[in-house]
Amino acid sequence: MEIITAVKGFKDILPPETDKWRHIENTAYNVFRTFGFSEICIPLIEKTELFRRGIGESTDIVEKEMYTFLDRGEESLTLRPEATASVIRAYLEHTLHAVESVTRLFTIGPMFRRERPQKGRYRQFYQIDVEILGPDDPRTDAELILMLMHFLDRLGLKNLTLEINSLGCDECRPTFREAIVQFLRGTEKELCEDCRRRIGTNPLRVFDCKVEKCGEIISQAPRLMDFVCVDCREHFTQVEDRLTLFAIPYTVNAKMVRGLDYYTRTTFEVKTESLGAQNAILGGGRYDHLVRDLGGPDISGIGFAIGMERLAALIPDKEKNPADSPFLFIAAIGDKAVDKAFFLSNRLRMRGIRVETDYSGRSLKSQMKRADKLKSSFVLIIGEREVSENRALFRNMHTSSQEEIGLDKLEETIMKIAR
RNA sequence: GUGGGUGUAGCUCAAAUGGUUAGAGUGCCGGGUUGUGGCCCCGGAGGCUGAGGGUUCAAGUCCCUUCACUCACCCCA
Repeated sequence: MEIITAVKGFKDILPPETDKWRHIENTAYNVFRTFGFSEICIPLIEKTELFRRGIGESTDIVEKEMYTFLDRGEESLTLRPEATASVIRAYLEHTLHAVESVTRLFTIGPMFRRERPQKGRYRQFYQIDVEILGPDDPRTDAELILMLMHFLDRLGLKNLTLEINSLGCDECRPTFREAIVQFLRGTEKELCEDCRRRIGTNPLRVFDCKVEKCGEIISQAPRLMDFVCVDCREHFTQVEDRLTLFAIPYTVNAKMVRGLDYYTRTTFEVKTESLGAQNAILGGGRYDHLVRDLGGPDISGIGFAIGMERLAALIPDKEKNPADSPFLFIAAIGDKAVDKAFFLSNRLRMRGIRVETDYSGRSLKSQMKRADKLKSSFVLIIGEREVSENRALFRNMHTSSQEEIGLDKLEETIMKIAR
């Protein structure tokens, strides 16, 4: 019979990879908590309408990448393609904005988008999502980015580049959008097919085009920064100043456009050279009116999402941590000895000692081989003779010396050594 | 959704122009020591060569179809 395989674009994460993920999550918890964030857990499924309104009707995500289905043929539900909309939904549903003026939340979990899988891109992928709701002070933007860079630093990541930009606000962005559309219409004939399409759908995307010719044309285009209003410019400068204060290296990427409709003013990405085409390991930005657009008060927010798979790919596989190896391996020969091993190993485990043993009754030699492979520090050898005389051989695997010890005092002896 | 690449042992890979029983390393299991690991030596298990069809005296190898994986485009974390 054929085995059933995982669905395309869905992956298993196996040990020891899971250890690395655990390490990333632990680091995130510690750093975020220090910065005053609390964890929130949100459902994997939401009403489709939430994402249509939150992410934007004309985005690729909503147009063609969502896992949407009718629940019992009645209500349209969707597997979340991102977390921000859900976090804000929960924020509003539980009126967290009335509890305190600043709400700092993070959540870690899988997202779902039905795209063609490739390196660093899967249909189920994990994100670390962080949001600050309430303040729109530029210090908040800077603080969030600061924390983020600190987090990446704590993970030991090198050769990352932080790019920031301002997308302007409701005041200045439409003017710019109009100017860019007008400019593109004038050069339409020379643009690539994709870019001609983008004029109608997402003109800012043209900045990202990889076609050389388009790049040339675009370099002549009006620049967003020239259209940004005084307030937005001031906000951006303030953010820059704070980053400089903490000596955070960054580059201003005026061509950076984010894929979701809700971003305003500050946006940012962190990129790497070592992941192929999917070079962004995280992206985020401010969203001044998303809360309002989802039916809440006009509260500003800012957040980012880190791609776990992409992040994990940058962290070297960990050397087998000696602390993960058993402290003791119990080698037992003969049924009575195996029973003794069963009892002792589980007793010691309950006292916090990491113990491995073998119930198979294999030769001492093969059990020793296994103990060696597991890098166990000590081996307790119990054979027929030892059982009848109520003793055992306690072998130090590093020094290859061994001594006899009585089984009665074994637990205490081990505990003493393990301490 | 559109292109390109790759499918042989658990893993990494071999098998010249089609030609006998598809090999190696590694891993796994066992032995070399009456009950003692690493190094070394020996042995064993493990493959419908992704699947289906075709050409041929003969197909892992050539052709077609299909599936999977993968990289890239699009887009994004």
